[in-house]
Amino acid sequence: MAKTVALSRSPKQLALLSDQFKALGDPTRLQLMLAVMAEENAEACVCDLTPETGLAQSTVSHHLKLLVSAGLLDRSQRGKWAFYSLTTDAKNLLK
Amino acid sequence: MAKTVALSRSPKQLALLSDQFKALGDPTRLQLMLAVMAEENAEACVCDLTPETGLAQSTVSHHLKLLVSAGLLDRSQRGKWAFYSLTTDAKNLLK
DNA sequence: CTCACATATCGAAGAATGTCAATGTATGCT
DNA sequence: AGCATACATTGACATTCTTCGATATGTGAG
Repeated sequence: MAKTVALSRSPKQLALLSDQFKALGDPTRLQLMLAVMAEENAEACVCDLTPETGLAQSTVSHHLKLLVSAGLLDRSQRGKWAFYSLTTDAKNLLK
Repeated sequence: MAKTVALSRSPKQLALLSDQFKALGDPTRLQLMLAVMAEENAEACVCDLTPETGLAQSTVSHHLKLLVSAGLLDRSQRGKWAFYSLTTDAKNLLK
């Protein structure tokens, strides 16, 4: 059930959905999501993602943080590296 | 086939997809989309949509134009009224 | 033709966003 | 301890976006 994500709209869910769309609405961030999706283990670190975008590392970090707070990426630190992976919300929106 | 809208990414399709997400990323526009979706005949005119948002008519008109150019709404004029309805792209993204 | 109504366009003001360089923080190696 | 690496945070700047009021365009009625 609940095929329509959009029609079951509590005020808060609507705001969350809107934020998720907004997060995906920037070309750089969409590119980041696709890059993560394309990784072998479905996760990527900043050092892999930064060259792919051609932007400054701080910019990439900023976008990743935004994607996490939108509920589209999970972050897990292992050693010096931070690995980002798609949430189930993200998988639903991008399939 | 072609389950993943996102992974089949020509440079232009990526930009289009990004634009569509951006269009849905504004709370007002998402509200407009849902309002159209909720209409009896799956279409609505500006006069119906404007009160729903509480915003100025010119603002609603502006957002609707943006949604059309993002490929999310179709516009058809009948008499004095302009009716907006969801495109197939929109139905896919909001299901 | 004139008038009223529905919608679109324009111009402006304020807010939000994307980007960078510089700096801060944490982790692991030697 | 000291240093290099990986990432995050801050502050600043330019650009884009949302919104409005005012005005323009188009359509049908009388």
